[in-house]
Amino acid sequence: MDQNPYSTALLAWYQANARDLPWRRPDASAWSILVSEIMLQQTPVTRVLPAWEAWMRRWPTPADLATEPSGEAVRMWNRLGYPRRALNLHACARTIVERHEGEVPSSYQDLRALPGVGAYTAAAVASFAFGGRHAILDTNVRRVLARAHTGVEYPPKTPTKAETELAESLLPADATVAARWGVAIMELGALVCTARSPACAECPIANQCAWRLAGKPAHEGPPRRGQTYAGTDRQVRGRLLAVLRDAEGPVPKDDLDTVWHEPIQRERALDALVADGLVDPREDGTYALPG
DNA sequence: AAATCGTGGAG
DNA sequence: TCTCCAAGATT
Repeated sequence: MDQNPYSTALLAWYQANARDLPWRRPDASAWSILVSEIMLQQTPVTRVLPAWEAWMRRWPTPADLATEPSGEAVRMWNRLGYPRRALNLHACARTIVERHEGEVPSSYQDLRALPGVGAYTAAAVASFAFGGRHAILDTNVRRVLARAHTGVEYPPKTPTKAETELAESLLPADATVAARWGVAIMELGALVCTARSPACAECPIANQCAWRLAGKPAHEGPPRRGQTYAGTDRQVRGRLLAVLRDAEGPVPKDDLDTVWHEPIQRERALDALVADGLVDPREDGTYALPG
């Protein structure tokens, strides 16, 4: 039997309301699921969809990507954001070819060892692609658990041990059911129990939600710091990389200098990109995406 | 363990 | 306009 009281209602809700996302289809490969999970890190589904389609069309298997220079992955990544994820995916492909015979590993430990694959992504791939029994703890699930079980509007800034233990305690005993339960509660957070305006009227577990039963008390404590973006190194890095992405080949430094007026910050951002392996400084003083 | 790392859409 | 935030990971 299930360890939690709303499993049946949640699974029924999912069956009726789940989005038809391509990486959820029965014929989706483990590689395509891994690609989707990396792309979805901090990035909305609507923006991932076209990028995922294009990526999978070009590199249907890890081996297809592994033969490319990493810069091609960065270029293909386009404006998805956090371009180091493109590098991670490229490194994943090569590792999978070299150490796993070209097949995405199925165990949590092997997945967790891949670059850019943390606790959430390893659990997600192990569960969604291979039917493993793992607690899924992404931002959606954390929000649902915070409300339904803890009775607060938002979870802590960073995942805690308590959250992991709660998620694991709720996991259905059967692996197949657990895997379905994981996507279901995630989908609930994405579609109903949203951050801004939760649709409690449509929620299948509203009658058991501690936060709603408590009268939906507002978030306590300091407002969670808004990440001002304008003027940061991140913005400069973004502009620099955009020039290299949109260029056919190597770019003269003068072209990079036009993207930001402040030379100190500009150089710092460029150096950081080089250190991260996202930009290749060439002998002749030009810059390019890495080979 | 707090800071860093992009981008764009919604309210 | 401006703030928030979107399937996190890494150092």
